[in-house]
Amino acid sequence: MFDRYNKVQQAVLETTLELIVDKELQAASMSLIAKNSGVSTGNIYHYFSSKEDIVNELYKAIVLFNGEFVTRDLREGDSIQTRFRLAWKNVIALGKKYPNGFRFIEQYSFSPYIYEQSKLEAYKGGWCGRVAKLYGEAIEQGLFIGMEPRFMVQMHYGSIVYILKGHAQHYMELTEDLEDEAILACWNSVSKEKGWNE
Amino acid sequence: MFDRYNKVQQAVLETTLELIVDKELQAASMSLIAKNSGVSTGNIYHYFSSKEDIVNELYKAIVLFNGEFVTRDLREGDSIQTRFRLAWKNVIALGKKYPNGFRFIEQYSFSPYIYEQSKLEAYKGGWCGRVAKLYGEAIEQGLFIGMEPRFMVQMHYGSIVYILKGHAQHYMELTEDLEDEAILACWNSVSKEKGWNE
DNA sequence: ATGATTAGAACGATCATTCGATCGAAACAA
DNA sequence: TTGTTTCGATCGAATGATCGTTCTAATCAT
Repeated sequence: MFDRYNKVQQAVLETTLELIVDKELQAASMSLIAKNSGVSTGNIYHYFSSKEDIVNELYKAIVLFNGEFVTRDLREGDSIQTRFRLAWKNVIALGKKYPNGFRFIEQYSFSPYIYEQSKLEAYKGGWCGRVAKLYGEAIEQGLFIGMEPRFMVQMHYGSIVYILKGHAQHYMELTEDLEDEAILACWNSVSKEKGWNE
Repeated sequence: MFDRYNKVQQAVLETTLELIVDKELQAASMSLIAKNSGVSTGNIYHYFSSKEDIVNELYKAIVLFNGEFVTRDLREGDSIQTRFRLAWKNVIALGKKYPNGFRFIEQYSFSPYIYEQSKLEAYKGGWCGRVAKLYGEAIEQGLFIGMEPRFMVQMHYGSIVYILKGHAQHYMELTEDLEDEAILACWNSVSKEKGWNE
């Protein structure tokens, strides 16, 4: 997940992510990060300029990773429906496979702790824009109703995030069938005709 | 919002909410809460046993308030569609009118800082269960597809939360027309027939 | 031997919490 | 009425712990 960093940085970032996600930001103290990562506090400051710097680096790295993960197998040649299903399947797979990174972005994408510049970099590398473009195509082809693509993506992302949250909190099971149903529901919410009719 | 508390407690709760929402939990230090609320630290501990206690009281109070707000005007006699629209309209109105309380619940409903007992009390007084029952009726009447009501509510709540988030961050406008479109999209995502056909 | 890397003690600041001292209004005594 | 007692409400300084960060010395690789 943090391939582009050296081993010390990786250890620090992984530890910080773990601490923040299953405690709180405040619980991720430098001394705890140092102890759990096996890197001394002094050395941490050799690779990061501050605690804020660690958290922001974490943010950028995860957004980049997530963006790559979600859109990695979207081919221009495939139909809109195929790409639609694949994209949201990937979002769900991401949330299940990398719950810590997912929850972190979930929690901190609106936080003042993250610099505006980090968010800007995130926006460029993120996947929302690319998926919104797909929605635009769907409107052009008369598959979707005339709603702002960004708005639809936001709605659908919210749906997926919340069923993932429910899953993570063990409020509800999340089988493959349910995933498919959820994605179909998203499609139907903005499609002109109901169902997958290809 | 905190009617059932005395004046000192109200001042503390309001100040804490404000600090947590527009900074972070860590930024809401006792000394800051004391300064901004006009209540001395010593006196705060006369009414609350700890900082955790304040935050948990805050959580319970807001959940109760939100539950009341969302379901206040749902009448058994009204049609399913009417109640459906009204409920989600209320959720949106809540998010717009009380953004701090809304964001607080959003951020901390999955946090380990909130005791399990607080979450349990919240669950009983919350509105999700009541709306899920409405969905159950819709299934019985053949209006909705046979999907777990809690699952549908979770999805739709996610949609609404995210367009509210987008609105709050000024990523997107949120006009009354758009609200109606979003609610209709939620309906269509799980309905057997498209559109409001009453 | 030199320069980068690592360690952990030390620093001042700030944290949540405690504590002893006042304040103020009611209760009672004269 | 007036003076005294009482007790919860309120305050803010003090406490020890812990915070993020810095510093100096030791270690490592070359």
